[in-house]
Amino acid sequence: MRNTPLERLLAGDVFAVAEGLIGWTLRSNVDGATTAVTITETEAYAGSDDPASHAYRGRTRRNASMFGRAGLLYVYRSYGIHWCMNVVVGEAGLGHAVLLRGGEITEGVAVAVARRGRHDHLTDGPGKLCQALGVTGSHDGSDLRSGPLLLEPGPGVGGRRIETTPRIGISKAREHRWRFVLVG
DNA sequence: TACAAGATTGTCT
DNA sequence: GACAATCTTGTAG
Repeated sequence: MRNTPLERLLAGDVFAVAEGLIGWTLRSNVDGATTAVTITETEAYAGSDDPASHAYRGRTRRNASMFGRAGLLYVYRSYGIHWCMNVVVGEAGLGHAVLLRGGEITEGVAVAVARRGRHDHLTDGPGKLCQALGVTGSHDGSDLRSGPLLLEPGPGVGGRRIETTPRIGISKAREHRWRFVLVG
């Protein structure tokens, strides 16, 4: 395994990765267009230890890539309408993953606007983030080292504070403060 | 085989 | 603030 910044990040547990991903750049090369965001909001999902995780009840066809090796992308359909993406973390078979909930778009704004069909609220939610970057189920299981989606060291948190809060939009295990947000 | 719930979003009141 | 759109999974009969 190469000793790249990404490999070093992925060597941590799911919580360390969720917090560490804040300030990273997610670059997307889809349909000949390039878009990139700085990640500002993530949530940790701890596999079989986490009742709110898709992996809690074991492997299914939908969440199969969640049990792959660290650095893969897990994309699932939410409410039958939207796509949400996760970064798979930890050893293969563990089912740990970090949900990417939001970001600040830094490249390809025009492309994102066209995909979203509006000029505001481009990437301030997990479903919106996927739509703006052109991520769909066809990217499920792809490798974040080789694309079409790439994870790169970004501008960092720039002195801003990372806040930990309870996770959003779930009904189970809400007592855990496993959501990480860049304040400011 | 049928049905309810879900890691969401956009629109309407 | 409430609700519809729409698909996958888990549970019940």
